[in-house]
Amino acid sequence: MATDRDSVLEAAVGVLSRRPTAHLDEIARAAGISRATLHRIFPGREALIREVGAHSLRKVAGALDTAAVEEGDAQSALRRLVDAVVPDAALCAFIAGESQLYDDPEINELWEIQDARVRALFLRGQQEGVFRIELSAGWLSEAFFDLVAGVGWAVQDGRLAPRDSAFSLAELFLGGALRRTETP
Amino acid sequence: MATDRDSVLEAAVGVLSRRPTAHLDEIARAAGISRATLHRIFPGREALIREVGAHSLRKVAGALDTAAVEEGDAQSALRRLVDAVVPDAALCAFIAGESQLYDDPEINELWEIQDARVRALFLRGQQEGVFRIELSAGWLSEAFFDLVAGVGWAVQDGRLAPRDSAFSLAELFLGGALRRTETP
DNA sequence: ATAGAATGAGACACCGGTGTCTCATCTGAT
DNA sequence: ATCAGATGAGACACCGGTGTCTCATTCTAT
Repeated sequence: MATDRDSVLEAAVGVLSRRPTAHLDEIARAAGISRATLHRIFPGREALIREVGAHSLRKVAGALDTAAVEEGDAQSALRRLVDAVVPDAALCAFIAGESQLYDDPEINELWEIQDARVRALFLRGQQEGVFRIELSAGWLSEAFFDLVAGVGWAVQDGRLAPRDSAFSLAELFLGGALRRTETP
Repeated sequence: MATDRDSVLEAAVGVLSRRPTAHLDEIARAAGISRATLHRIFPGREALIREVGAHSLRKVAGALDTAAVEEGDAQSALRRLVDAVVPDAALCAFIAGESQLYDDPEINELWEIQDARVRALFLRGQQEGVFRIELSAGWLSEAFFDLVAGVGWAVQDGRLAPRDSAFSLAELFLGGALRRTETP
């Protein structure tokens, strides 16, 4: 049974990433607690959503830390980031699908920080000659998160095996869909 | 002023792709009509959402037809598909973000048909030796639509210039983020 | 075993959105 | 000019979700 905040938040992400309009009853049931207890932990729906967003962003920030994206060559850093972020792909799916969060300044700032770190990674990679310069760092960052969210949804719905997710994400994003006769 | 069904549907997509929980007032205002007229055209919110989904899927099907994805070599077919679908990227963003649509069997079937066509394209490309076989056709299809939706959001929010959208999408998806010393 | 705290189940009022109605106004055709 | 049809604005009841409360039950520490 999940009684502490973080466990409830994890359960809430699982439900909300699929259906952002899920009722509090459903979220409470998913967390294994009653609606009354859910209300005791979080003052209301708005607060819950906000905390779920903040919690998700903290975990994304943790993944960026774990991957040490600021260190080493850019390609290896991105591969580390993929491995670190894929287990929390559902969180990214939630953040991506939740536009109303962007009204909250605190959430917005947290997101901006993480996005800037990823953009910086791509910019560094472009300067190192690792990443293509025809595609803007902003677009690379956005597309990367789109694919991470896509992986989250696909795994949740059983369309992609968790075992394959990191490989599929990294290979498609880095190498593209086209087959190459020789690797650079 | 938008009085016919399709104009209203287009306006509704513009609002709903950003905020799926937008009120009918907002949708009506975006379409330039009153809430009363909106109700005269569509019996209710549920019917409106369903029609918006069907309308979006019809346009995606039209894009697949326009691109003639079943003809020619797979890479050219995909590039044609990108050009055809990018103008309606917002529609894909709406479909991607709307999970509750999947309860409707008619919508589900329509979607399944289009997804199957795209999967067949990737399968054909893999058999032709154009697309990589390490990535499943199902994942390629899913990732492609994820990126199309991402383009739709990015363009809507002004983070990506419409002029660059087709190029950015096709190049990243086909070629990946890595810079190559030689093209195949 | 017992007291205190925490939880679950249910009841209930409140609120915002929706669906429906009426009526005034506007448009277009004759 | 006149009439029929369509539209907009507003009012209003209904409904589902939310927020709050109470009370019985369960868990936990002493």
